[in-house]
Amino acid sequence: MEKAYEPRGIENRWYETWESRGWFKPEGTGTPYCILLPPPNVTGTLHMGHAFQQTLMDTLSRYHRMRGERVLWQGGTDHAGIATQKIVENQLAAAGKTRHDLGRQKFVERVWEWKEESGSTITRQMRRLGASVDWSRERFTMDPGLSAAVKRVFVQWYRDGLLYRGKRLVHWDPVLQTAVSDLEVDNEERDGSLWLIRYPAADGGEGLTVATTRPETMLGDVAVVVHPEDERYRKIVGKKLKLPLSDREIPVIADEYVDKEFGTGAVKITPAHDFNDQVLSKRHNLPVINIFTLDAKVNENAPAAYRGLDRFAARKKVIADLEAAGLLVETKKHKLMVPISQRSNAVIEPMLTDQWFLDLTSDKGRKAITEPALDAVRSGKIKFVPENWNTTYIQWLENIQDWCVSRQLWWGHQIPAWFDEAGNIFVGEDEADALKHAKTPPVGKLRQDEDVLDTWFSSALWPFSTLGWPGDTPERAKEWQDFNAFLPSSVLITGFDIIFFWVARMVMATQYFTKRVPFKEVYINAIVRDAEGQKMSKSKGNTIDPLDLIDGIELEPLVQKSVASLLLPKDKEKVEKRVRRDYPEGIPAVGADALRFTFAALATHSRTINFDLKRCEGYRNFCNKLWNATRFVLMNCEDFKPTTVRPPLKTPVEHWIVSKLYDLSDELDRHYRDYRFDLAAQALYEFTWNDFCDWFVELSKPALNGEDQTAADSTRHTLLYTLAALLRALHPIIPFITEELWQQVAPKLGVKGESVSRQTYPQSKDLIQPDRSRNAEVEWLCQAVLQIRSIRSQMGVAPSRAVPLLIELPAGHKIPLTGTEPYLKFLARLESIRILAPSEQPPPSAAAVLDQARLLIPMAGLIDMAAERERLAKEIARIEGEITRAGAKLDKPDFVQNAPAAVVDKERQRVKEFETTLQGLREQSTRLAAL
RNA sequence: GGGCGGUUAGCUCAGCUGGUAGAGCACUGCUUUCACACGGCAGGGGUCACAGGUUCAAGUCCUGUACCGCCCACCA
Repeated sequence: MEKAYEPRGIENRWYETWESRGWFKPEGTGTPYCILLPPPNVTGTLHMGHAFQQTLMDTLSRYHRMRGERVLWQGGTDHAGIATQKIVENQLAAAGKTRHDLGRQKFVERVWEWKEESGSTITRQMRRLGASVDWSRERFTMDPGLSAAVKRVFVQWYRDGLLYRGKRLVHWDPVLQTAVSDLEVDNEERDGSLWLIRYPAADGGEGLTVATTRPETMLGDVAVVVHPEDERYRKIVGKKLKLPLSDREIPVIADEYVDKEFGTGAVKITPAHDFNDQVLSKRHNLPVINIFTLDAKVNENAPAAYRGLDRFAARKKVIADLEAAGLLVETKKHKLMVPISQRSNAVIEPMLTDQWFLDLTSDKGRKAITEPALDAVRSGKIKFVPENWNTTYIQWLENIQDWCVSRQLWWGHQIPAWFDEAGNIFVGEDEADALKHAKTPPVGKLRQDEDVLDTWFSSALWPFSTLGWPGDTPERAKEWQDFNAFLPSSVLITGFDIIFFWVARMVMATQYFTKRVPFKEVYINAIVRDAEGQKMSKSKGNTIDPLDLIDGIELEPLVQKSVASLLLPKDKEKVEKRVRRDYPEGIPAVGADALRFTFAALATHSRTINFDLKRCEGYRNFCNKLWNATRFVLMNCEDFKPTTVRPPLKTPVEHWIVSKLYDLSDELDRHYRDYRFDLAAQALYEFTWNDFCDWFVELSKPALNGEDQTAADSTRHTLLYTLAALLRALHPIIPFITEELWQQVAPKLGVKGESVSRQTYPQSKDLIQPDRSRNAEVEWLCQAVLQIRSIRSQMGVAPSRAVPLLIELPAGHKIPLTGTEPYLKFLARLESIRILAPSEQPPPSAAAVLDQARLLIPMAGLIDMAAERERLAKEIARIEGEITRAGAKLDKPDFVQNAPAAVVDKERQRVKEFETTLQGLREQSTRLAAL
């Protein structure tokens, strides 16, 4: 074995073995366990969020597989409508073309080409991470099977009266020229103005003044509304105003919607371009005047002077014209929230367009879809982890709007609806099916709806469409055989940002079509931030490519890479500076295992985790520690051939480590059940480093090198046994290194098997049942070692220098460990150990008190008397403090009366032990003082 | 405006059903003794944001305050 752990060499070879032998496929007859991979964008690349999330999923998959369950980790990719279409459009733009130059068919072909070209990038990266997805069942949301499911669902919902087409105000992205859902809009605070504009009365009177942040929309105004109890406007309600710049008259109406205190208390109403105004216009039966084209230019409904102007140019002209007309009363600075399209950063324009909606708000829609989705969580059929996400989910559903599912894109599932020349709608899985269900024959030729479905429409079906639903074609029937086993899936691991986009919609669709919940638990993982808690973003230069952590990268290539992926050239300098500051040496190759262990260790139930390279390096060191511990064990077992897997356990130390292992396995079970990856990782870390390496390996050395061959062999045996179990316990988190090491350890122990991944996970029922009767002896030994080391260190005794130890015991007492000498001598670096005869006077010594025993290191030129006095005094003061505190507690009658007897006893016991120690220390102090 | 988090050692975080604070990193000293210097040993460092309350006992439960953060909805 190499002296140092080198991840590069070992990681590549194992993944291929695992995958090619089909070990990621569901196997056996155990309890089904299923995890759905949130399908990443097909053309995407792996980022830290993916890597984190997938590490947790993989850890769970491997853990449950090793427990003998029938595990399916269902993987695949999403066609990601807008995102993917945009990438290809950008490619075209670089060649000076638009998608319209190609035409729909050619363009979609082009997107498919890009999908084929780049679609395997992320799945390849997932393999580097070790993700044990069953790739033989990989799905893509535009696969024939999944597309068939999409059609089936659309048609069914339509025929059940839940999908409708309507001309409604939607969030319109004028750049991408598509509707987007309310979830795809961010509100951004921007500096703007509040313009106060006078609308004269139609009869020539003064009229009134309205306040608006969007003066250009006045071209589409249909009324001005004031509060019914607003004294200022009482007289003018019901009268007409002359709408400036347009040759129209509009009424003044009253509605309680208006806030009297804001602005002028008079609001202009533009129902075609404002959600609130639309509600009002409906309430008051006002007309609707759309004044914008789909690319947000003023259309022919507006006065000729403004036609063709972009909405922002129109704003300028409107303001200028108002000013010229003397109607602009005032311009105030005003902060306002501007709706921004997440996809294009364009300002969203509310626009009246024909779209498809899923009914979630009528009595029918509520009953059929929304209420069951609420009930699934309220009743506990679906549990969020951490559970406070229940509230988020429930509140969103309680205030949900109908879902606009149509998008004016080319890439995606084209809507299975046809229009005849009279505008009648025919819905079906294909044209023939649509006609078959038609109530009236079509007028003229049929034309399929050009729009596609929101990406999340197909994602919503993921839990059952990937399992072959509806299973009514030969291929699908074959896929569907696992439907019963794997739906509902066991757990969904995903980010909070897609609870609404995806989680809720999966619950809706899955329950509607399968009468089952899609998953039993939803673990909401934290968001990965940088070490300083900043959100990772390319323009800040604080992103890390998980692959760069696995493989390492030099500074210069890292700088190049960070700068190359920037969208805005102006960020270049800033990003370069930051990268050079954060990674002056580049990024060291820590390997996939260390990265995974880091993610597991960071996975607390908090909302964000800060990824720190330092921490990652720490876990790389941990892997190295494990590597070298294994080297030690193997080096010491070269000629050892056990005949059984289980060791005979000859020494107390062996019993001790086996009992620690047993406890560890229980603890791990609990942590995995609770999704406490951090605590599982910590327990494993502590066992490996502290219990196994620092104590057991060290304590094994005297036995291995001792005379007693039985004890030596037993120790070898226990080293192998414990290590093999530890490797199994670690495997779900760090699969590569554990596989590499297990391959060498298992044969030594006589364990058969091709892979650690196919061994059982250490569970207490399968482990050696611990005999704890002698653990106290080992604890005593460890305490003695610690005490002596502390004296040595504080007294400045050179580590290389062996010192004698004298043990002073009250008459009739013994050291609570048989055959202690070799251990103590080795671990505390002692030259000799002697127990003083009952009446023997010890020489001047530095001392520690351990139970009844006094551990004495004779001074004789080694130790400075003054320093020892000081050390003793400090220790005495500390223990006196403890006794005072505990004593005060015990003196309170309330405590003794009210606290449980066990707590009181424990406190008394503590005081007793402190007093024994204190007495010993004081005596020792007196002795020194007398010298 | 509604909702949800957070505030514990210099930094990042654990601390389960209340019993008197822990880890990693960083820091200090010693140490290249034959698994590992990606190491070993020893150490320093916290009135657990603040104020009340419940209790024999409160980082731990309750109420309130302050600050930080996130989500949703928003006044034209």
